[in-house]
Amino acid sequence: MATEDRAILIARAKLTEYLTSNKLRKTPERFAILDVVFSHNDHFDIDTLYEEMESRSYHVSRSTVYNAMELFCDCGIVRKHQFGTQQAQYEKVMNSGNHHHLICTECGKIKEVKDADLMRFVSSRKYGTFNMSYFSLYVYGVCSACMKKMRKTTQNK
Amino acid sequence: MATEDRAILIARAKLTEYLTSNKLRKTPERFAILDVVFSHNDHFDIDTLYEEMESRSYHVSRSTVYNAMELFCDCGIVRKHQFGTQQAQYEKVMNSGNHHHLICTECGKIKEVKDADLMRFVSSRKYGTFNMSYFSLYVYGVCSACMKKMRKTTQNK
DNA sequence: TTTACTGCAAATATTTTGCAATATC
DNA sequence: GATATTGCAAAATATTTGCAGTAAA
Repeated sequence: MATEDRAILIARAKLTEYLTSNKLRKTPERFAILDVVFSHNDHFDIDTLYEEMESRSYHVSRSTVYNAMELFCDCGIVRKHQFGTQQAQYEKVMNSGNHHHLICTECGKIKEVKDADLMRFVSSRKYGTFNMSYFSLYVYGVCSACMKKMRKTTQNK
Repeated sequence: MATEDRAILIARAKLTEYLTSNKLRKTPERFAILDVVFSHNDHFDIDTLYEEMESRSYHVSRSTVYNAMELFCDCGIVRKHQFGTQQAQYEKVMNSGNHHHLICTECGKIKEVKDADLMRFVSSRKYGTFNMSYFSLYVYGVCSACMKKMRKTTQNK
């Protein structure tokens, strides 16, 4: 079985478990939204998700999408980011568990990088009585494409 | 001279330098807002800043505050964070340069911690051709106060 | 049968934008 | 004098909320 197929099965099980143990309801909307979430391998926002549901002719309201995403965050299936744009970005935890974000301050593009050493280093840190569960590292700087452009601009002055 | 006094002087110089070299204007509003920014040792949002200006009887429009904060971010005096709440949070770079954020997923409280080793570790990382300038580490988990509450709740069941 | 959930519309919150008046350079 | 900046109001954007109807348990 492919890794992606397995991932969505695990996610569905996790959601079911969470809903049951919290006496919440297993609505078809929640599982339909979860499927669309798992069709993404990178970041996405609420509106993209909403549009994708529409294009699949599975109508849900925006409120329901917001509701579902909060739920998914609560049960650890999804992680929420606010990089700097106004709207929140989400991603499956599957990915976010082992990568970090490079954010170009010139063009705003976000690239994911894996860094197992850093992962291990940060995970082993202890901050007093704080009970760490996960972390997000945002690295800001200038991507190579923008560096090139900046060099050109400087030359032309 | 106290460290705080020195900090604002450096910031003013930095701003002046930036404005001059980019042919922008040294308006009194910008320097007045900068002063209020430096009266904070922790995070603050646009509206807090705006209200503080009002209470000092120095009226500026919200647009001007937004404008100034973007400017301060551009010249590296201030750093912008979007922790999860809707409104952006800002802080002087003076502080953010050497601390990280512990965010409690239960009560939302944010605590700052210094970790020089981690600082050094991350700074030394190389990510391909990406030109790192700074980074933000957000550590999510449960603070000790919330851990206590959770234990109590479990017991009472 | 109970009540959590959905969908819709309206409300709220935050930030951005257009533009005339003003002030810096 | 040229034009960047300000202030104000309006617009745009993103998210939350209230509530009646629906459906999961």
